[in-house]
Parts: sequence; structure tokens; C-alpha cells
Amino acid sequence: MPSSDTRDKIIVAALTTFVEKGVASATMQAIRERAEVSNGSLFHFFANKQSLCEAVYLEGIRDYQGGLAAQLEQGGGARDVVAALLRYHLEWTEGNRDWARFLSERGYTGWGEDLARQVEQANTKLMSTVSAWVRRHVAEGTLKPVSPEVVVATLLGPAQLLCRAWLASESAAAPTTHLRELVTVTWSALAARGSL
Amino acid sequence: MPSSDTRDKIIVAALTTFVEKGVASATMQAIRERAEVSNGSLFHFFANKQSLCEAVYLEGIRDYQGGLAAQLEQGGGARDVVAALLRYHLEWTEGNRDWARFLSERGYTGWGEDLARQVEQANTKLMSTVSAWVRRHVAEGTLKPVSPEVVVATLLGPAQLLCRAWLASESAAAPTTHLRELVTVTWSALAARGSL
DNA sequence: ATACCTCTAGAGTAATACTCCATTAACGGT
DNA sequence: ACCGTTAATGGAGTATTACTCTAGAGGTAT
Repeated sequence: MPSSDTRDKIIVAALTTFVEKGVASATMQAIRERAEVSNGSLFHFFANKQSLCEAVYLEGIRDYQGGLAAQLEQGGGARDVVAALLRYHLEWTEGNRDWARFLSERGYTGWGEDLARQVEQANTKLMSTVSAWVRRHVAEGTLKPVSPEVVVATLLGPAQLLCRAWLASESAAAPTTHLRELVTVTWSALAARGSL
Repeated sequence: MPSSDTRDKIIVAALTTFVEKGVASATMQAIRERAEVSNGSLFHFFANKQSLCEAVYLEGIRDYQGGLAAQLEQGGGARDVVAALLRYHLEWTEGNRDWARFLSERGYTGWGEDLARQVEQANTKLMSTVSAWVRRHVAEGTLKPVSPEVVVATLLGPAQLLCRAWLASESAAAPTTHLRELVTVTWSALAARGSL
């Protein structure tokens, strides 16, 4: 079966193993056994454990960010967009628990230059889309005149924190539980005085 | 020099090495050389790399959370407390960059039961303090009636995100730069309709 | 003084990330 | 249809490194 879905098998095996055992304790052997792949193949696709990590990370963040960007483009009033973004974040996390776990607990600093560059790039791209959206609405007077960085942080920060809590301990309430409150609060945070 | 400041030397050496090289690539040898400590001593205090990690993590989070709790107790109006919390978070991050890096990029899931328990405990304690504060102000009508979890997330989520951005890329603006906007926005988020 | 305990020391061991090369499949050009 | 080149696979071998083990130094109490 000489095809490159081997790569995918490895990535998904790596993800589950990483989440299950923790990255440090996850051995390459365990991963390659789960993926049913030989040592040679494994190291053919990923030069070392770190680059495997990076690949998993990148795969996850691309999927997540892609969906997020889509929410921005589907137009609608500012408040609807805010709600959509929040809902997306919560639902994505709930529906992709392993990925979310991996992403939320792993920064990319100290990783390879390549990855750093690619992630920065993805972030920048997303950020510029958001910035445009923000500027437009600030100009129209629907949003408070604050910097795009702060807007993004205000939008996603709280959701991320709630999600992290849920990911860390089984006991915490599911993210989507908080959607309603989160939208209310976040909208108050960002809406210009007077705009509904 | 048979004293237990050896332990501290190890912890600080570990932190710097972890941040410098990344946890995975930081070897125990490098750490013990930086700490100027023998192999025996190192493994006398920390049974393995993971428990060293955990000790570093715990040390950091305790310092951070301690300061945070202090902000809550020093009274004042709700808005002042919000501002103080935000300022504290930003300043602590800026002043303890290495710790902040380590903490923000490292979740504790998949780590030892002990650590998990201790962190949960610390979180719970902080959370109950915050909850009390929130309930009081909700009752007085200064804060919107939302769950303490969402209040906490709203308070610290944005700040965390901004700090992470700063920690990840040298280019981002220093956290404290955003303090003013952050306070404005966060206060709008939490304040009950009508309270200044 | 002696027994005891914490801490230090460094050589030794086992695990494991990674290398190497030989073999096989896939593909493109003529 | 053939061949050359590249991509993929297999598994045995190596080197690094987390961790172990045992012997002993320093310090304290009885």
C-alpha cells in the first residue's frame, strides 16, 4: 500500500498517542505500532519527533483557523458575527477534543523555524482579515474604537479560557453551556455605546 | 554545601534551560551543569524529568496566583479591582517572562496525579475567592448576573491571549501597552447596565 | 564516639530517538 | 514495453540520554 495516506495514519496515531500519554512519554515505537507502519516509513515522513509534533500542530491549527475565517466571511451584522465566532470556537473544541487538547497545551515557541514561520504566517493572514472587519465596523460606529489586537483578544480570550478549563478537568461544564452568557458579555465589551 | 537551596538552583536552572531549548531538547545534563550540581543530587531531589517539570510549573503558578489573589483582597470599587487584576496580569507577565513562557505553553494534563491535584486545588481556592467577590457585586447590582466562570474568563482571557502573543513573537507590542483599552473593554463587558 | 540520616558523587545501565542501507513499488519519458 | 529515477518500506544497528546503584561525606542527636 505505497501511498501517502501513510502520512495521515501517522499523524492521527501520533495525536491520539500524544494526548493519551503526553508528548514526552509517547514513544515513537508506540506511535508507529498504532499507525501500523514500519520504522523506516515513520522516519521517512518525519525526520524526528519534534517535526512530527509540528506537523500535528499545524494540521490542527489549519483546520481550526480555516473554519474561523469562514465565519467572518459569511457577513451579517456585527453582533451576529461575534456570536458565530464564539459558537464556532466552542463547538469546534467540543467536537475535536483531542486536537483542542493538543493545541491548547502546546505553544510553538522553541520549535523549528519552519513551523514558527508557517504559524506566524497563518496568524498574520487571519489577523489581517479580522483587522479589516474591525476597521470597517469601527468606522461605521458599531464597534468601540480599540485596536484589532484587543478586539481579537476580547473575542477569543474568554472562550479559550473556558475551553481550557473544560479540557483540563472532566468536571467542568461543556463549553457550549456558556455560549449565551459569553455572547452577551462579549458584545457589551465590543459594541460602541449606543449600538444595540 | 549541603543545603536545600540546591533544590532552588536546580529549579531556576531548569526553567532557563527549558525556555531556552524547549523542554524536549533540554537535557538533564545541561540542567545539572547550569545548576552546578551532581547527577546524584539532581535525581535525589527530582525523581525524573517530568517531576522536575511539575515542580517548576507549580512554583510559577503559585507565585502568579498568590499575587492575583492579593489584588482581590485589597478592596476598592469593582472597576478598580478589575483594573488592578488586569494590570497585575500584564505586569507579572512582563516582569517574569521566562515563568510566563513556561506556564502559558504548558498544560498540566497528562502529568502526575499529584500535580494535577495540587493545581486543581490551587485553582479551586482562587476560584472560590473570585466567586464570592462576583456574587457580592452581582447582588449589589454593579456586575451583570453571569456565572463566575464566565466572569473569570472574561477578566483574564483577553489578557492571557495578548500576553501569549507577546511571548511568542518578539515583534508584538508589550502587554502593558494595552492596559488602558483592556480595562475599558473588560469593564463594559462585566458592568451591569447603568453602573458607571 | 557512634549511629543515623540527608545529601553528594560519578560510574554504569537500559531505553529510545534516530541512522543506514538494502529492497521494493511507483511513475515518467522514450 | 522498457528503463531510469524517485519515493516509500523494512528492519537491524548506533549513540544519546534519562535514570539507577552503590559508596561515602557532612551534619546532628543521643
